[in-house]
Amino acid sequence: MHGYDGFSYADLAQEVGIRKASIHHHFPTKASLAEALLERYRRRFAATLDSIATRHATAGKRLRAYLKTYRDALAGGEMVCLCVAFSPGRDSLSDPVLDELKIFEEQSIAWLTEVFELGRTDGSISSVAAPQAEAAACLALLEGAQLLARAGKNVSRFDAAVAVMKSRIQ
Amino acid sequence: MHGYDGFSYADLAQEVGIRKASIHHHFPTKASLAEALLERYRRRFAATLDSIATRHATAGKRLRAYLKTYRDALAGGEMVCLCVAFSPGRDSLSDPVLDELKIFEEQSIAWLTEVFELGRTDGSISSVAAPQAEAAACLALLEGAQLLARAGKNVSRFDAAVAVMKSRIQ
DNA sequence: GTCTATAGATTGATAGAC
DNA sequence: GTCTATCAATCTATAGAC
Repeated sequence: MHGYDGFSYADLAQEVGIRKASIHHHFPTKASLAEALLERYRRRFAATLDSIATRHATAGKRLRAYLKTYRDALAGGEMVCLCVAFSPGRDSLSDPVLDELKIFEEQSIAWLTEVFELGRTDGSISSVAAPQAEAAACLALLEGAQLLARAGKNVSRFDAAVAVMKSRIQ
Repeated sequence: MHGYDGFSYADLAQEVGIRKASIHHHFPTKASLAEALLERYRRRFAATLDSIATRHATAGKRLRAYLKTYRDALAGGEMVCLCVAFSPGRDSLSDPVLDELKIFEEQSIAWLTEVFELGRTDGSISSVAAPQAEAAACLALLEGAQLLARAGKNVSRFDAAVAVMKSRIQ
């Protein structure tokens, strides 16, 4: 997986099994394709967060499941959060795509803020500072950990970076 | 600043003020250009780390200076650590370039590990877990924070993500 | 909705004059 | 060491047949 500048209609056409022109029929421009991709990704991710909150009662279990989502998405260091993949090539991105990125981040931080607030209450996460600050730090940590794992082609780099956060879960 | 796939000889030529062919004379291939760029960056960064360690005696002050380096490099959300810029386009990178990325990360983690070890001793950083784990987490946090600031075109996102880490410095 | 064919621009890279 | 000129490949995108 490359960034926005790193994939083409030709790549995609070969992967999907149809011609380039057929993809253009569904997504006239590359910007519209990226926007649709990010929107779908964001919606699916929101559904995942909902599911985690439903299945797990304590903040610790929710956070653990959240960490696992990022770790599983790595798939051996090959894949990353679309947010990680697209952010560096930001200057090539259209405004709607940038908006999608922004919404994704805000959604993540809002969800994590609730988790850390709950963690403070139920005591399932140790030494919680300001929940919103913890949320922003947690998102940055995970995206950075994916970046490290990907550059080093090694999932263990992700685990190393996340270990401290994990150890705070009771 | 784009990633590896996001800049061309043409872009560079216009910025530097000479023709594409002249750049090819100095750097025959794009891979050799990227390698030279990353190597210079890594060496300069190593010098910066040395300088920080020389100028500041306590771990807290060293960590604070380290955070400031990443924040200053953002320059309003426009620039990022080359490691952040290049990692997503990893599949386009040559082995020597990947090696440079790896060395950079190891260098950073080694330096940060010493800082957190010192912080445990001199008490200038609060609640230090295993120093190597703290180091990996700190590097991931900063790279992720740069990513967030860049996607949102807003340095305040970097500050928000780093706030908790900063508050641990006495 | 998918295809062939093609347009116009840009990519990394090379040849050879000065 | 820089230049003009050019290469083949690839890029996003479009036109039009089926």
